Amino acid sequence: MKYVEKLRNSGLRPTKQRLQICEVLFNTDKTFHFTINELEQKIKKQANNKISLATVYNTVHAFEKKGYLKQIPINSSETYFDTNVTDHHHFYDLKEEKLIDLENSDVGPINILKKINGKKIKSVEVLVKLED
Amino acid sequence: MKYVEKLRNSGLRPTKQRLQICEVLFNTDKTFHFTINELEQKIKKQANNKISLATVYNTVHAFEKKGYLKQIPINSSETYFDTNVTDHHHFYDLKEEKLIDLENSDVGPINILKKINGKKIKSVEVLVKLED
DNA sequence: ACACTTTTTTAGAATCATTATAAACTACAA
DNA sequence: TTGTAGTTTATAATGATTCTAAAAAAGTGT
Ligand SMILES: [Mn+2]
Ligand SMILES: [Mn+2]
Ligand SMILES: [Zn+2]
Ligand SMILES: [Zn+2]
Repeated sequence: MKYVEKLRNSGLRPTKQRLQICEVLFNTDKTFHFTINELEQKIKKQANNKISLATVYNTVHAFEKKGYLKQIPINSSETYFDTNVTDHHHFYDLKEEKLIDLENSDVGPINILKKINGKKIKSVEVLVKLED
Repeated sequence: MKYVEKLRNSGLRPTKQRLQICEVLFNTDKTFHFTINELEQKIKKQANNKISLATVYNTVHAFEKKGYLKQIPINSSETYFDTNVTDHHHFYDLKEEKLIDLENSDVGPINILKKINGKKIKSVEVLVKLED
């Protein structure tokens, strides 16, 4: 398996469930956005077997902590995750409740002039809300 | 009362509870960020009487709909609101779990180059996460 | 003031995403 | 193989938010 090493190098045991989730999340050219429930559906369909919801949560959080996933700051009833962990921004279509990637080149450089004493900037994310 | 008109003009009856919440939210020079529970505490303290939690939720959502409050897109266990309804951005101090305003001049103009067919930009918000 | 309608408040219940629990299972190294 | 730490799982608990339906308050007309 191509993800065994990746997991081992992260200090995560390459379990059947984690490898399965890796397949669903990373075995594609395109990156995408998802909620836990969408991911659960995808697993059931694509892998044709069920992984406990608790494990899906655990794994997503583990991957997030390792930097393989990003959480997207948005106010929705469900939390959105992103397999695109590069610095980038988002459109949020309020009607469709869908996220769309904005490349850095679509936004241009953002220069934060204000400084807070003793704090470092960890990320700069732009959310562009869309309506009809 | 100074808020009676404001409420009437919005089609909201100026009830004791709404006026009280107006006092807490708007009777100050400084704008601020809050969660529903922080607001409830503030009411209990400042007005020395209790408003039902359901009413606090109802009122905050009514004020949001009328444009007197803004919801801040952030991933937190509680939803954050802002009495500053002008276009502006935020620092989010991950350690303290506190929001700090960024004026537009602290960020500079943001030009979204990508267009989505049939969709209009409703808002452009920058969230800058801070760590130690 | 009174009667009537509509809006609002309220306590408590329901919802639902997420997290905690703790027992069974598994990876892995000695 | 055996021991141990890590993982999975079903299920329960949590907690923010929303819903419900009855009581109270506000507005309107007389
Ligand atoms: Mn997380
Ligand atoms: Mn709202
Ligand atoms: Zn993205
Ligand atoms: Zn603000």
